[in-house]
Amino acid sequence: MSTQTTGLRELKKQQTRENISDHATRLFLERGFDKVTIADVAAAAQVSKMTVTNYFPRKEDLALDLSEAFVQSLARTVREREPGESAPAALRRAYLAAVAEHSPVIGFSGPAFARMITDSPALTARLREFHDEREKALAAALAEEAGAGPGDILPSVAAALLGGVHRLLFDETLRRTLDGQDDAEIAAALTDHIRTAFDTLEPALGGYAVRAAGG
Amino acid sequence: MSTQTTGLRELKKQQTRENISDHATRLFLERGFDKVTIADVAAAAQVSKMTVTNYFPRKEDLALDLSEAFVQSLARTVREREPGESAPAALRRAYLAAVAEHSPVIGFSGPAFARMITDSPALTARLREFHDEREKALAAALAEEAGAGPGDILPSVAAALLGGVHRLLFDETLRRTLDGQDDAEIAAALTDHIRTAFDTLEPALGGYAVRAAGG
DNA sequence: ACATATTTCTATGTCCGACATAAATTTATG
DNA sequence: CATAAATTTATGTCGGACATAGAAATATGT
Repeated sequence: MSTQTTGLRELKKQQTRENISDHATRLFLERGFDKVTIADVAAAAQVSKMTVTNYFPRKEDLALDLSEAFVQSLARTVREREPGESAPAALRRAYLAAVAEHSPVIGFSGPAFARMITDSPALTARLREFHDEREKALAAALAEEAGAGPGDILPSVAAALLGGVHRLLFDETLRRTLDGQDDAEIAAALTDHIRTAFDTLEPALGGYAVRAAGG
Repeated sequence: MSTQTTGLRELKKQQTRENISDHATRLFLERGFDKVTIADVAAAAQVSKMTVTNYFPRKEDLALDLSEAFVQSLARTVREREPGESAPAALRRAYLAAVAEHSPVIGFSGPAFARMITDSPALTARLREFHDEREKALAAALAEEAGAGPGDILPSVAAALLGGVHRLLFDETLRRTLDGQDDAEIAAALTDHIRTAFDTLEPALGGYAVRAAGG
């Protein structure tokens, strides 16, 4: 009953999960997502098909492992920002930082990965779903901070605008990656786009959700 | 070779297509999208399964028939607006008009239809895809009007903001429909939300894409 | 009107992801 | 060490997407 056990079981589960994920990622990048079956992954990882399915209920989740960080990224940035900073300002800052370090969470993933996604309708659809969840999480963060009532739509509007911009920036990163541009080149272009986008948004949301000094 | 033939064949194709679509829609509303198989639709329409597949390559297309109008709606509004009107102003006007007439294109579809969509992951995913295509079509319309070069991101940014708002309004319509609110009630709430959303956008895009008087 | 060509529909079968179930194996606990 | 719990495996079903060949209906030219 006590949870202080070493968790040999937990350890093996993690290993199994990572083993499956690693083989899957390798196969997907080699042959493309839709050309690899779950059976192929199971054979490569030397487990049964059902084990793959148990760990990754959807095949798409085998390829998109960063989903949790991705979905929470915007909401977390807003929640953890410094007093006196507005939500849009925090998101701009965080995005610029992510660009500087070529973070995969905003789409820096290399041509093979980018091609894997765009070549697969299933993965593209799953990515859209993540965009949606990310926007909803952001809306929730904004609403909770504003102490908004159920009828208050403004946090959702702000999240829709900011979410729209982030969707666009992600797509742009993927597009340029597929174009063969290198990370530095993409980063430079993105920096420009961020300015365009957030400067456009500034008059609309610049004063929105400024964190009070009292915290 | 000539295309002037009456098209008895064309006529029958249209009839077959509509026959299949009608039976499918009825079954979906009765039992839910995921509880009806293509075989069920084929049996009800008294055609073979392959015929259903031939007319509707994806099962989702059997349920979402307004896709073409939906995808083109924003781009069309922008292209057909009067001289002197900005793109956001035209979209606000068009949306208010659609609300007034309870247009299904913006989500007025009745509880059964709304439930059919939200209960089905496949349909929800397809709807997201349509949102994306709609935004891309809008971006194209804005870019072509601005005579934008390939590196110009501003039309895409504007489309992302406007697309984000439209996504939100659609979801809100669906949500309220599922909540059991009647069309008049939803229309009233939406009218408010439109004001909030577009007034928020106004300082950002109010002067954007004002159609020149010269046409 | 009839033969021919073209298009459309049907019949059949394969593949694969998702899912359900039960058995077997491994790990934890007293 | 025995028992309980969790994990993995084996097996089978279902449905959507797709490929292919053949049948049926329609159009076209003489």
